Amino acid sequence: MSDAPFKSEFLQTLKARGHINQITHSAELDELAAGGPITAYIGFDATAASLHVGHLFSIMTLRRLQQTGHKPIVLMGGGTTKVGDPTDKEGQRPLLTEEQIQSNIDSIKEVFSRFLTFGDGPTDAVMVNNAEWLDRFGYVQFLRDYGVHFTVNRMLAFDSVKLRLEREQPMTFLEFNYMLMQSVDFLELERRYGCILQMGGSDQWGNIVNGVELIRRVDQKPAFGLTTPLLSTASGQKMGKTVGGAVWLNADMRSPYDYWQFWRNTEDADVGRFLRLFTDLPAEEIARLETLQGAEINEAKKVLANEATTLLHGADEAAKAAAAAQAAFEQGGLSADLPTHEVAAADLHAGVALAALAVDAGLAASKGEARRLAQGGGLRINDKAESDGNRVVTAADVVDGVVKLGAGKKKIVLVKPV
RNA sequence: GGGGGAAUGUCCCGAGUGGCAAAGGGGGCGGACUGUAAAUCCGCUGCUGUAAUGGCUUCGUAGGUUCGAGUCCUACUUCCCCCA
Repeated sequence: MSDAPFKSEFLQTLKARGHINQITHSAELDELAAGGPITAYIGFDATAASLHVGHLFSIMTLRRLQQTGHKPIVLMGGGTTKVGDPTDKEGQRPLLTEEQIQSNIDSIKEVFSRFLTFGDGPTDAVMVNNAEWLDRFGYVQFLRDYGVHFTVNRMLAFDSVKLRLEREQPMTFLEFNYMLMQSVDFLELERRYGCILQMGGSDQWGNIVNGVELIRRVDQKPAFGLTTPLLSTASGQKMGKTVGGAVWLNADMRSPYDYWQFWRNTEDADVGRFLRLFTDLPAEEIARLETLQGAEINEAKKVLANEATTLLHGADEAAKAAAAAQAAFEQGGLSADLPTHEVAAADLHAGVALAALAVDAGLAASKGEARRLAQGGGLRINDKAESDGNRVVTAADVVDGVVKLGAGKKKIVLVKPV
């Protein structure tokens, strides 16, 4: 990659916003992108019912692509998921059934329409499932058509394979084939849609390069790869790993309120970078926010939370989440938009043990944990710390129609008798 | 085909002599300090129950020896290494 400034708006934008790690044949790609719309894709495997914040980086990259006048393809890995990407994993993952994969794909789809415009126009996004072609290959046909273009010597040299071997962790033949399948995907998309660029995380470099080479070799056509940097927080944590595990994008798996909180809790050192990556705010505005110091940087975090939540869940949800947060954290008050947990009014009249209620409301995984939490001073009823997990919560604790339960400083649930 | 080794708290790594839910670390959670930040310090980290002694379930799977098994024996499963 040369240091010369890019000509195409697409690459300029990606570079300025911090999306680029490596590019193959960057000058040539730049030339093409400057000359007119190009088509590019990113693949998403359907290993879970929702994508998470880690995927957001890729989604935003496609968004920038479309914003700068090009055509994005979202490739759903209906076929590849059946095999499992060995990249950077320590061991083989359990294989998913076809039904699981399909149901995952169905539930993932929705999210993309928030970030991309789909349709039939020249720069409208399209979604394709690689099961369409991968499922159809016969074994021998696949080997003859594509197997000839890959040498094992070369495959063994790729990091994804090499690491496994070095760590003495087994890699099945099944997984070993993943790389070929991904390469064939690229070739197929090139033939069907004239797709010339595959993008992905830096861990996908090996897989991507293979596809690039396959196209150049088999079809003698230009093809390119671009990877995004590995995303981690300033303190070295993997991005998107928090309290309950992954930060899911689907609203039913992580509420807009929690999503807003996730961004609000960004580390100071990450705010500028995340604003560039995960919002559409103009560079000048971000530069201004970045100059904020000390406690003022919280304002920048709110902007980040608002923008990011608006992109995913819409402005209304973002505003509600912001209002709820303001009420809870800045005014110590209540807001109907805080997470709410309903209990039967009769139960509350009879009295419920605090520990049990906390578990019920999702603040602790077990009564023992809730009790320990209380003992450590982390459980609050109506903002008053309660160290006894066996303390009985009754109707007398209801204030303004709810009992406000808090675990730690950041988790609040309104328990509402119904 | 032969020989040797490994599997531990279901988040990960990892110690473990026949006799305490099992050292330690990471991670996570909570507290203090702050700004809903980072760093630091302190506490917690199988389930259940208690004022407390407890009860139950955990060391690859299934059996066995034993008053008692993560630890010993047998078979099985998976993986690694060496020889062929």
